[in-house]
Amino acid sequence: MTPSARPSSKKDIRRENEKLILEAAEKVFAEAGFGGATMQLIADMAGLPKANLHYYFPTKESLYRRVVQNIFHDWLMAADVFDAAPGPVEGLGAYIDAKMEISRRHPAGSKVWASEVMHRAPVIQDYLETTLVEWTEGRMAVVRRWIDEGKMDPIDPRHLLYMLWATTQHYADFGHQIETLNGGQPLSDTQWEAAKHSVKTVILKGIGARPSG
Amino acid sequence: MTPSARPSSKKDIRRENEKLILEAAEKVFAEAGFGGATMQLIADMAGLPKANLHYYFPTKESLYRRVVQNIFHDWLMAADVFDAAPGPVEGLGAYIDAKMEISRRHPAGSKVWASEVMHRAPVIQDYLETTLVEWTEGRMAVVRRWIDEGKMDPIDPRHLLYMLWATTQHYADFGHQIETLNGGQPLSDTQWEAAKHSVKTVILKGIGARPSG
DNA sequence: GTCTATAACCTGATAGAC
DNA sequence: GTCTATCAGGTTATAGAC
Repeated sequence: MTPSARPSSKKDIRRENEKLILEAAEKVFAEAGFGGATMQLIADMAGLPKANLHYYFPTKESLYRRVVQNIFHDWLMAADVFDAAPGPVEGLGAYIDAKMEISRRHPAGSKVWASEVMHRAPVIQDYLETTLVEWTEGRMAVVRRWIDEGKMDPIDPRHLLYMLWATTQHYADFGHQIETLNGGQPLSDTQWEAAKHSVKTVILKGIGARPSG
Repeated sequence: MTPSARPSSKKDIRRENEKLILEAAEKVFAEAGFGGATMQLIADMAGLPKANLHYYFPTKESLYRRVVQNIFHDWLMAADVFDAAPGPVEGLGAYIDAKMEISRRHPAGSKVWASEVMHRAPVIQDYLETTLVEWTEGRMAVVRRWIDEGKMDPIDPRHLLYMLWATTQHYADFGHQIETLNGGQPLSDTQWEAAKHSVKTVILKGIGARPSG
């Protein structure tokens, strides 16, 4: 009865099932919103009985909280490209690429975040007030440094960040509208490249980014 | 018993109550989402008994449909500034101003729209496929004309429109996040002007808009 | 047109056998 | 750790008196 080397230990089962549930929950919360999502729907998509969800996550809200926390973590990871860069062309260019890629690969996560914020962040307000505030101030300092060094125009760093978030996340959050305006077809590889190129072109030129070196 | 000249005729009562209900519904749907909103909550906010809502709008969905239709109508109105303009500086500048003003004055409407689209437009998909497609193609033609006339750089008109929508609506849809990052305070008049200025500066320079005349 | 009472339904959560 | 059965609470919608 002791767990053998290979097959699933109890910890493995827990890890596996939690992953199944969290992936299903992200999709369902994104498509239906917190209110519209039902534990039954999530259970069906995860291929587990509804009661099992309550075994791993005591309440619907605790499950939702974990989903949003995971998304928030992914968002912050995408910002590492920002710091090491010598200037805005490299730093903002890479940041836009990274955020566009997240919008493409994980649109559900972006939607859950958007929905949470639109409803006045009932679950993750503390994260907004601590982690996000700190992160934002750190990046604003980087932008100000670039401005001081003459590497870009004196654009308000705060509103520049908002433009970056807005333009990149729009491709996830409003993906359905974009798809409809694309004749009902998802964007092709070429069209995604064109989107990235357009965003980078307009923003980098718009802030007067001067290539360093 | 016939309606006198001044006081409320039955039609006036209907108009008045429908307005009360629709205003309350817009706020509640924006804050709670379709699933999270309850007819009781809307009724309380409108100051009417719940049963009266069902008298004016047979179902929750029919009420929601009217709310979204009204918002969509407002959106299209904001675009009139686009056509008559001699070039992108005037046309896009005025469009950005108009959309930013809507985000400021009617954030709830913008949120309901965003939520509807994020959930794959279950109610207004037909509008997306007809009216929005036509409107978008019309504006793209205007942008292409400006490009042909050498009034701006050859930016993909489609992605330019997405950037305009994304940046302006972000101030409504993510208003709570922006407020949190502003020390918990709503943007002041001055800050709103700075926001408009930043968006216009970056985008108009970013597309290489050349003042006409 | 208004409003109370209630019907019909669904959801989150739990108990308890396996 | 799994799963069936079920409870308790809340929701949309309607019936029917006023």
